[in-house]
Amino acid sequence: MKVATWNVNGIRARQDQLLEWLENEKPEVLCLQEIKAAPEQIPRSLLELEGYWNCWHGQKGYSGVSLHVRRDLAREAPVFSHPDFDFESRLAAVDLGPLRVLSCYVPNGGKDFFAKMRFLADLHSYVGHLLAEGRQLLLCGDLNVTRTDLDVHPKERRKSAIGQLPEEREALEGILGQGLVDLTRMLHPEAPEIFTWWPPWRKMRERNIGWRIDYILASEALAATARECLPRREFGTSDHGPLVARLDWQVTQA
DNA sequence: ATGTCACATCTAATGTGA
Repeated sequence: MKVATWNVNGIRARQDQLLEWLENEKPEVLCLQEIKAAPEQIPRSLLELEGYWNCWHGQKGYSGVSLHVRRDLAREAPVFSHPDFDFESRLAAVDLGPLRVLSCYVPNGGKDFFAKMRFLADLHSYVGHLLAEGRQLLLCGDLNVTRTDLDVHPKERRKSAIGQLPEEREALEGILGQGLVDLTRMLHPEAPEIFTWWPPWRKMRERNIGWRIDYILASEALAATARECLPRREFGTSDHGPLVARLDWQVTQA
């Protein structure tokens, strides 16, 4: 199973890139963040993306996520549910047998850091309940937090920067500690050059001076099947690169 | 302090968010 997540920074500006990318990558599961569009603004070619069950969960101009699952993984359109803490369209979920997949966009926190911490706390409980039920889980998306300094290029390290603060790092570690595995870090424990976001001005991406804030987190049984999880730095003009994982996991049809 | 984008709005130039 191939799983992909990408913060597109505006789906309408990324329409051609997304279609081109899907043509080559062909993921079974696709999660998008920052679509910045309400469902009625989604381009026709994407609204019912061919071969996928599609969930567009967004609003005008800001935030928003989507989740797409290849049709052969489920017999009918999955049911999407949005828990209470899903404010500003930041979470989409789908069940594939025992597996729940989440497309998640954690608040940046620059505007309202308390809202970010509250979202992380709510996500913590939500993940805890799912794992306690014995579900397998894939939490994909822009979590807007670097785990350690290794996830920030030395030139970008700043103690007081949002995304690098100890309290948000502790919150993310708390979520992981309940039984989720950061696939990129599991497969590349010491790698410094696996950033998923770069400051939007010139050459930072080319020079790979960035941060790792996009993740694919998997429950332990699922993570044990992971073979690859790396960003696609070369692709697209969003400030984030796509992140793609391959797992030896067969979805049992619901 | 700065830079770059996508998208919004009193459709033209400016504000917001990241």
